[in-house]
Amino acid sequence: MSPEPMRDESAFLASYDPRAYDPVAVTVDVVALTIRDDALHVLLVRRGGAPFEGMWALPGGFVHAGGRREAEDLPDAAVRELAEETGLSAKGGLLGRVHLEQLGTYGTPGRDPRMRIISVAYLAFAPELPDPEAGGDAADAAWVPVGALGLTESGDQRPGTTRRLAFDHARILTDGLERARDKLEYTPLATAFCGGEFTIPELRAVYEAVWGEELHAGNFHRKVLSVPGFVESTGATSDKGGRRGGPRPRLYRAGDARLLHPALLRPSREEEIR
Amino acid sequence: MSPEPMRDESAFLASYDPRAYDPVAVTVDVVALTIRDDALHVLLVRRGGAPFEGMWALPGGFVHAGGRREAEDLPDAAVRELAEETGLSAKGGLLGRVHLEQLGTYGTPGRDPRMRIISVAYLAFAPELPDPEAGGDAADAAWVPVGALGLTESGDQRPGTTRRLAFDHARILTDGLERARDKLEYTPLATAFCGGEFTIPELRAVYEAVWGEELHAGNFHRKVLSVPGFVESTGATSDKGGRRGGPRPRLYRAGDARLLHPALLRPSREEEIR
DNA sequence: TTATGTTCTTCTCATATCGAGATGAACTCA
DNA sequence: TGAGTTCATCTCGATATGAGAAGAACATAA
Repeated sequence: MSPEPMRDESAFLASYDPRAYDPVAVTVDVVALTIRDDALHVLLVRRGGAPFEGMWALPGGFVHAGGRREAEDLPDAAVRELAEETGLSAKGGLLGRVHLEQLGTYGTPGRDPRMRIISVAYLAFAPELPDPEAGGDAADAAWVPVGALGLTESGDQRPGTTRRLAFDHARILTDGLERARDKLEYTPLATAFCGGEFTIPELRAVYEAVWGEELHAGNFHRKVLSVPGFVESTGATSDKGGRRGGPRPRLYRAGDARLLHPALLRPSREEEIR
Repeated sequence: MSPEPMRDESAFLASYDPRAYDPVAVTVDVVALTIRDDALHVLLVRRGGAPFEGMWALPGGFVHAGGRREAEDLPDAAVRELAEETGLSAKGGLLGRVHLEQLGTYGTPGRDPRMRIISVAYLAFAPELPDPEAGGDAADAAWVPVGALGLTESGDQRPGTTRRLAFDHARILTDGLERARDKLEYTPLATAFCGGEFTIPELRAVYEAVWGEELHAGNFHRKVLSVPGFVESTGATSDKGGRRGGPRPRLYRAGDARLLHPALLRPSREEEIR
């Protein structure tokens, strides 16, 4: 096909006999985040086999590439692994309302001791879900508070942290958390952490959990209502007041905006600028 | 290793005999952008072989995964392909000042008619570079104005466009352009399109080319100088005035900011919000 | 029941930022 | 030399933000 067929041997071989080319496998890993007890949690599974047996890892696995089974798209593989390893979809379409987006691809040689593995990471925002049930390769599965993982800015875990993460999953999770913090600023994705109806204080709790800092309640309230399409009123009022008193807050649902304009900038951003 | 070894056959096999698993290949594709004649250009190569022979494509190729040759990291593969197919690095480290970041991964079954191929796309911002020279698999290579490709918002090319793009490269390019437009808002990456020293009007030309709309010169000037760390003055002045008159503008270089605060929001964003 | 403290929601006010326009000086080109 | 263009700065009204205050509604404990 090419005028000089042997000029680029690798491409030539790959075109005709894929098995003769460098062996490589593709996996998906999912950073699934939710809010529990006003704290940000990530879904982790405990590995039942080598390598890194007994350590915790992001749910994930090999993509069905199309050899002996049907070829599946990358997002489908992410949802399937989430379901298989945690049993979260069997319980009546619980994964239907989760927001899923691609986070990035990690392929540094040596990141998996078995072979060259390219992992496509996905980021999921979920409202509060029940506890997962281990399945597939997982010996255990649980929602874990991200604060208990001792993550540093450089993508490592602080020494002494009990729950160690396998592979480069500390880096992937760190990148996912940074993405989540950014997206809350200029998209209405915080509503993906809430149910169908929510109150402004609940929405504020999401921002405070993800950003890890308290917000000015009055200004937050004004801001959310002033951004067009962020939330729309249901007209109803919550049937209970706050957990420690206060009037019954009003109920809202997600609006039709895809971008927040103007954005909801987080206060302590000065340090990250340089 | 696992208590019931045959429970997940795919993972089991992949651990021990990669060749027995679904055949899949990993490639990198690069969306390299630059400004020429006040217009945004993308680096394209014309395919010398099947499939899509004669059509234009993003520079890219297979990742050296580590079989018979040394395993390479994904960003290294992107730089290598950029060099091989366009000859841009041979000319004295021309690619040294290029900003490179991962754009996304494209792996929908059927996107390559030969086999299952997962492509990791990279986005590159480059100052004005010389014309490329075709090499490797490429029959030709050129900087092409993105306006001449007839891209639609949905990632297709308008009927009647002469330069057709191979594979799903129209979608990848569309995603790259959207990322570039976004990044110009809140990062100082526009300076990556300029040389070491530049003037405020030159920087404004970059924004106008990428965003495709004219900006208010006075407000842009005030804004750039008011954002801490965006640019720093060299003290010098350009030796020539504007192309059509006007005083000699002052010279600046990129500052040390990694984020623009406050951001430089583009004017016509209202339409994209919903 | 009453008292106390918490929370929701809406204000106010000073400050910061933004869009649009105007101005004068410096420069190119005819 | 004159006309037109551009750089750089300024003004002004409109809009957004941060910090604080206040009243009403509610939970909890005495």
